[in-house]
Amino acid sequence: MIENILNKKICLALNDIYNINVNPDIILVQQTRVEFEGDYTVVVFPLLRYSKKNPEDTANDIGEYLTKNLKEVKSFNVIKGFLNLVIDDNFWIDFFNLNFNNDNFGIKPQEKSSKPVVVEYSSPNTNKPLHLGHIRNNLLGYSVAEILKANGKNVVKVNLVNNRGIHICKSILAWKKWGNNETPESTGMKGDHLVGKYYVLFETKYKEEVKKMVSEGIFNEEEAKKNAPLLLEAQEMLRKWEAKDKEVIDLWTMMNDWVYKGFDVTYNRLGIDFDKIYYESDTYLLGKELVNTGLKNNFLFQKPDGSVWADLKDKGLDEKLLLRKDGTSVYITQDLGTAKLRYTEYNPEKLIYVVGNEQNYHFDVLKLILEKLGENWFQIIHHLSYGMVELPHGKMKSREGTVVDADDLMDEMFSTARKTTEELGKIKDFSEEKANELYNIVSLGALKYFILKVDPKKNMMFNPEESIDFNGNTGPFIQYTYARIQSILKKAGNSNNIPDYDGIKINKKEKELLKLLYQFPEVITQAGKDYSPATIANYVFTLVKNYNKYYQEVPILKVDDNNTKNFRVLLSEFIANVIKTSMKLLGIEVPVRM
RNA sequence: GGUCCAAUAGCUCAGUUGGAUAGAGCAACAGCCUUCUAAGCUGUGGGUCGCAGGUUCGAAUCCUGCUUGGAUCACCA
Repeated sequence: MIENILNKKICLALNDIYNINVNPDIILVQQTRVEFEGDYTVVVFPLLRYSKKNPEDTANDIGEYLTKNLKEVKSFNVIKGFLNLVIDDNFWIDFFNLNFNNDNFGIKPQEKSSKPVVVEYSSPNTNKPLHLGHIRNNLLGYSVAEILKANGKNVVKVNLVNNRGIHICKSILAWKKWGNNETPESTGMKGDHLVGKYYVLFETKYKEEVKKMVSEGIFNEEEAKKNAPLLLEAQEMLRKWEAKDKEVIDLWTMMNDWVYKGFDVTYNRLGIDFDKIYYESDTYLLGKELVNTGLKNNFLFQKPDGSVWADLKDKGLDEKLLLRKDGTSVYITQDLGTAKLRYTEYNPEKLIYVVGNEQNYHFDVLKLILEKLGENWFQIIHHLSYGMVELPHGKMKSREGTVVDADDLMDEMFSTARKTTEELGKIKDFSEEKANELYNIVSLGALKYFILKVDPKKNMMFNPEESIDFNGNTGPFIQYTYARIQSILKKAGNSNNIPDYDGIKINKKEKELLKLLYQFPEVITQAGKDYSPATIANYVFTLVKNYNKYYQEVPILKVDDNNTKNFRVLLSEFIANVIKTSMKLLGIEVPVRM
């Protein structure tokens, strides 16, 4: 990178001019702000204590040294304590020449024999359909996996489906009681929605029961909640499930299959996938052994009732239950087991969990317990903690029906895409099939970009009353720019010769574009370090915004000079390529026409 | 109550390890299609970067306190 070259040369300059050695870290080289002349800026304030001169003189000293000793630096200017360096156009043209043709520009080659990075995401419960919160999780997980791949990592995408437990029994019980043998086929409902319907029904009936019990005056609310017959029945069903009771297992298998099929449809439509799917029914017993060994080694302790605990008070946390007095395991016990399983299964470089920030405490505890158990690899665990999707009235709550359903949302986006496209009337020659494909690409582009452009760590707002925009800083805007370029390329034909670079003069806007393109590999690196699709999204938006200005103001095909025309066409193609790559990292497709 | 996170334009969000006059989009208003796709471009207005201190050449960014909002502190997952 040119920044590094400048940094090193400035070190040499300081040595030559002032006869001092400085830590390269204190030399700050950054992009020059657009309102000033220059490409890179050196902030000289930190260097004054070494130069023992005022900012202007110090900057001039270094500027002169660099123009003399570095062919890339053409000239410089000094404003206040800022040394603005102008890079020779040939540097940008060389960069263009070397990379415009590279379809994989910015993508690092896969590291050979590198340990895999395991990314867990999605991890749904099979008692209700996916909602907007899951969409954020899924999109983040998928995109982060793509970004890590682009950084040369060997990525394994896994999903741990939570298919057992009391909440699943609730759906099953409600269906058994009031379902009249409804099936996805008989009702035409998607399986996950059908099962979700019975989960909601259970909650409704359960609440009625509790209310009734309280009004009868025998129980207070808390007791009623624990003793409602429906709940007891569900708990009994869970015990039967654990005892492998055939009737329960059969029901469970059937209803889970409905849900899996429903999820597959949603996943497919969202364009996400997994290399491996774990089921909690297979993993929920893991971890017991780990805990028992820990107990034997006195890393853990047992209470008089026989329950097993980890004491985390020395870490500033509390005690944490790991095995109930009856020896059954809890959620975290299972997670300890699956973490260990993955560690031995993959020998990974990192274990990444895409899980909401509501579970921050859980992951802190998880790591501390693993450490306590002597599992020193615990440090490879990274909780990719993302913020909640909030609605104007607050958080989404399944039980209160304030969720934005994933399938519904995609349907709505699809209709909006169709409506907008029809109004614009640009694809009247498309077959219905091709048109639908486009609506799909555009609607998903809008949805995905809307979610991924926000910093994963932050909570985000979604207002169901306002449809997701198609103008401005949006997926369709970026897709549109790509399509525009494709149109230009089509009109330009295949006859573009490689331009004669000696004859090329790049204008200011072209230089800005080349500088942005130059940054792309670094952007991918940064996005990988931060696990942040938003970094990519913001970058590609800036690139596209700049290109649209260029497109508006600079003729590309309508220039007489063939050399200039070829250069502009190829520059456009280069940009389209980077748009496509960026969007791919976000899991978004780009259309040739729209 | 303890712990953690957040607070930037009317709304939704950017803002790299502290650097120049804090940026986009939406919404509002005013312009630009006989010219490469107007899902676009140009312009105008819009800010006590939650509040108060501190650190220093320099703070939206780091530290302390406070206010507000959220999460969490289950023998739920």
